[in-house]
Amino acid sequence: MSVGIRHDDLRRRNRAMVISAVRRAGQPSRTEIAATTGLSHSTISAISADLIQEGILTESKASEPTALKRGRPQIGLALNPEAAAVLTVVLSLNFLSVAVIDYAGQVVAEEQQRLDTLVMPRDELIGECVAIVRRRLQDPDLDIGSVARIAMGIQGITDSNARAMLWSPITPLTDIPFADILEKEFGISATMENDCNMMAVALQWRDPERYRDDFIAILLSHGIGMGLVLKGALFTGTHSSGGEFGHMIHRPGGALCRCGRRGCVEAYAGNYAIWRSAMRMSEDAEPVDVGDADMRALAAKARERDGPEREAYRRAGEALGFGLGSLFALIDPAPVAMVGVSAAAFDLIEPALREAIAQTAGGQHSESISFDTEPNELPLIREGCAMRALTFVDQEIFAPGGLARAGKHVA
Amino acid sequence: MSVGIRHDDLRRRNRAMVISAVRRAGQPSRTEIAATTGLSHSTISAISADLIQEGILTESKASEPTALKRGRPQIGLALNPEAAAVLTVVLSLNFLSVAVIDYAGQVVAEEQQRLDTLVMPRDELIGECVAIVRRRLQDPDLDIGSVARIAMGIQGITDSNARAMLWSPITPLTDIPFADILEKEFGISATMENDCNMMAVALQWRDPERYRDDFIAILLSHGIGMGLVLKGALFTGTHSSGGEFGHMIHRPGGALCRCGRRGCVEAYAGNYAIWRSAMRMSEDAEPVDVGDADMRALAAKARERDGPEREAYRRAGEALGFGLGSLFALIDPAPVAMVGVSAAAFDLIEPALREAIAQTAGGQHSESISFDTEPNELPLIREGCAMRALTFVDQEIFAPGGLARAGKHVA
DNA sequence: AGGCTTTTTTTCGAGCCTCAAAAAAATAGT
DNA sequence: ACTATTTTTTTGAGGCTCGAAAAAAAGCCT
Repeated sequence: MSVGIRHDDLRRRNRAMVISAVRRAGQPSRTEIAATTGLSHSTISAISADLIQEGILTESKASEPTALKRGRPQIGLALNPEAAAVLTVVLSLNFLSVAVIDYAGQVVAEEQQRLDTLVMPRDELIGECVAIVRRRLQDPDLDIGSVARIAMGIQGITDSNARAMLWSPITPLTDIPFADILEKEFGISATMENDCNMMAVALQWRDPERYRDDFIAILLSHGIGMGLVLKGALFTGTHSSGGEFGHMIHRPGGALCRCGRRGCVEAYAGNYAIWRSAMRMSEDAEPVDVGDADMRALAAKARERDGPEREAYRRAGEALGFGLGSLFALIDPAPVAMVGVSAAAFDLIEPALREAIAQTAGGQHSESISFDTEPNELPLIREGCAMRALTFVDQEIFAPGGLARAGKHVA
Repeated sequence: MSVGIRHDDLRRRNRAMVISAVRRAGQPSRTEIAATTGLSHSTISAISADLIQEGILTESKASEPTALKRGRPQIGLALNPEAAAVLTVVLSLNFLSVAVIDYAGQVVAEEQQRLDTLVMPRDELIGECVAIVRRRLQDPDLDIGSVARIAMGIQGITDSNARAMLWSPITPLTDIPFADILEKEFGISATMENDCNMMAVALQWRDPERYRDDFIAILLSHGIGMGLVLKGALFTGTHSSGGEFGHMIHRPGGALCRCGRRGCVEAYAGNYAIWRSAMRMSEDAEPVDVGDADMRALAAKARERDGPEREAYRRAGEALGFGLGSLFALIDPAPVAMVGVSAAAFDLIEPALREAIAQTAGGQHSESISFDTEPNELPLIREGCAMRALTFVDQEIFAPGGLARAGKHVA
């Protein structure tokens, strides 16, 4: 059960708080930090002195634009880029991408690679992932010791502890404990995250005005995925990454889904479903993977004339609308970000989607629900992984709990 | 954003922790509390000395059954029943019920009343609620000053701050700020809670073994409601009480629901829906309220022979199953408690329900999902309200934050 | 230029809180 | 009656945060 607060936890938490305030605000002064955290100036001063002395933060007088103000000028505090580094690995359909990111969040190196995820045997898939990470870590420009965390993101279902991929549409393989594999291989703590959850994390950092406490990120691609932030925190299932919006039931016993079941939202709104419908194929037809270029061509044709293509997007909108309606019955309406190649065709989807939502419990405020679109999911996923890894370093390594507070008194 | 931890918060939180440990465990000794909270013996000793001196806890040597143990016998700590009292108000269809509960959780007085909620005008409904509370508060046996909190529970949608009823099936009225009304009338802080959420809270206290971190309470009655506990905490919507399982969409454009929309789960599984189907009425027929006795008779007939009655329950099970399937896609499967008059007919519902779930994403572990039934919802709702109010007193009144720590040094 | 004002940051003493260890209390066994 | 065992209380030390005051670092004004 929940445990009492130990006296030494106090400092730990407040350290984490200060780091987090700096990461969020860019270059806040001590006074700003005191204001946002509610702690006293003296506490902030003491903690930031520690953090600077430990090389985690740096003072940067860069706040020049405030030259017009009277009084002692504020000293901006910034994250020391060299304090640590993290590594992100994003595995998606036929594509593997790795990046090294410094503690301040800047990409310092990256590498990408095509590979046939759908047909690769287990050992080979794991081998390629390990190999690309190894290449990046052996880069002579990189101090390998500074890499404090690896965050891997994958399209598919992961477990709720962010250790393993349980199931993924990009490979027939299941239950690959990537986090354990990478940890064992490189001795660096690692996580395995769901791609859509990382998209949501990235949106929260990119545009905290709009995406703060409650919002939904939906991936419209080969499959339909969702990342959900409720009350400021990422929502996950009890055992898995959860939030499998694409596999909510739209029509019981309906169209065949890639997951093998029938009537899922994805079976109407996934790329393959739109394609299948546009080509007047049976709803029972085996799902096929459609390239992004083909999807863009399909959308163009749908815009051009009323026909089966337009009808396919209409049906997709309907499925998404009723799905969102059911979701909104549970969590109340929230802003939605549509991400992925079919988000670029959202103009074709939106009318039917709104019409469907209006028929559901969430529909009371149908007009007020706002949709954003972002056609490119990969940068978002990587950014989310990076922030995930960095905030872990902030909290678990630079504000460690209980023991391991060595080397603190001497410079 | 989240705020730093002040030094004085520490004591406050640990006080709350100790009280909570006592409420949960019954009569724990100081040593037991130290073990469960992770705090040191001396801290527990100091805090419990305070609490005893303030009259919140009492020492009770009642732990006789441990007579066989060596060493200094443990002194059990218990909640002082006279430390405070709370009042619960449960408003359901045509029924109003009030109870006074002492700080230890025992009911000390109660009163119930029939009333025609469906046709009462606004003033009258509010008036009756205020009047019954006033009668209880004026009871000469009750020290009115000790009543620290009123928790009201209602069937319907409440706002997420637990202040107002937004919409309810038991009355055509909407947006009644019951919490504010009661607070203003009696000067006692009050909340307005959703009935199913309170059922879930009650289950958590009644059977913490089974209902702890993740479970679902579903009310099968006139309407279909849900209380959801995820990761140990009650799940609510972003603006409303949320969790409107009954208004997830089962069949787009399907049967007419009491909420005015079509195809909701409730439009197939609510009492009126089962009745409508069993009577071979149209799916567009206006929902009617069916008495509990009629429903029990219907269930008996359905058990007796295969006919439209049995088919009606089958359809209800199907709707519930697909609804749960969609829910499980989002949160992963969890144990379910079925509550309410139709829970007594769960034997008729279960086969179709399981069959439906097996066709959904949650169905992978279809067999392992366990269902409990509890035909009587009212005691659960009251118990939930009581615990809600008591834990509020524990945390906000007996472990107050920041200021208001007067009258502490003198007995 | 020099003094004054304003704002930020640091320093210092006081007050709490928790912890660990020792002491005290209460009981069972010998 | 005495010892062993276990629980509870007491005590002293160390740490943390806070508020107030001092120090620092500018700009403003005469």
